[in-house]
Amino acid sequence: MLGWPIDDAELRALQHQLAQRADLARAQDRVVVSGEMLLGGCFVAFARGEAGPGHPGDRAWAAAVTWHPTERIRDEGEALRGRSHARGPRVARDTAEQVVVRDTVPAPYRAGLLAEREGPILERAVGALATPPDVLLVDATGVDHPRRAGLAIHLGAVLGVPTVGVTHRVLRATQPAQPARRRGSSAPVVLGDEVVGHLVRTRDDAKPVVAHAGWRTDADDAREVVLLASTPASRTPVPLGEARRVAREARAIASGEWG
DNA sequence: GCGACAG
DNA sequence: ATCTTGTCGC
Repeated sequence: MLGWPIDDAELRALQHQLAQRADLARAQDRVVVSGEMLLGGCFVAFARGEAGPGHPGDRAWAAAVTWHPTERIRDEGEALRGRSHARGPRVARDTAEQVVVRDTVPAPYRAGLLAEREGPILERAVGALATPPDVLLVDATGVDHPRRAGLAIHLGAVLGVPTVGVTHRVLRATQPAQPARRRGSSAPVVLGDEVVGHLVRTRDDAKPVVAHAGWRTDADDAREVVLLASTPASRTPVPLGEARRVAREARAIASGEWG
């Protein structure tokens, strides 16, 4: 019953169920946010030239990375870097692990149905990690969705991994107020009568990002995780930015733009 | 009827 | 998401 329906009606029905399960999981198994946790990020890069909503069969590269906000991984990290990615995408110094998968996607993009396009390949990418993250950042909404179950919630439920959604703008929520100009400031994102996320200033004077409640996380957790995952130098949460870079480098290598 | 609409 | 030149700022 969990999975990635190709049929619109089936996905919509599943999303209604996921919304209920997510409420329960949020009430009973909320993640404990701390600076010690392993953070993950994932991203899908599509073949160049496939602009617009795309089509079934589009080629895509999905990357997943894990990253630790505080400790600098030394021995194991160095060994992992030197071993497995000699000619693949570059591995950033503080990255714990990174993987890439390549596949075609089954559907075009449509607002509210992003799971059809990106769900399966993202599950594969994150599933390829030897050690799953304590919290996974996803480029998608969570409760801010027509059926209160955006891809961040869906992916977390399928993987059994807590998630937080990160987007550039809201989907169905009321347009939030502008947070103060300093890193750490935020403004609530409201859908109906509930707070489903926060607009978060991750860098002084930079455009804020939207942090969405996801699987086993609420709006406040999302805000905290996004601040943990970003630095004064990176507006975009590091695991997401790294996953994006890795996926795009893999695409460049496969396309012969590398050498 | 018209506009909005994650990636 | 991807397509793309120039341009503003530290």
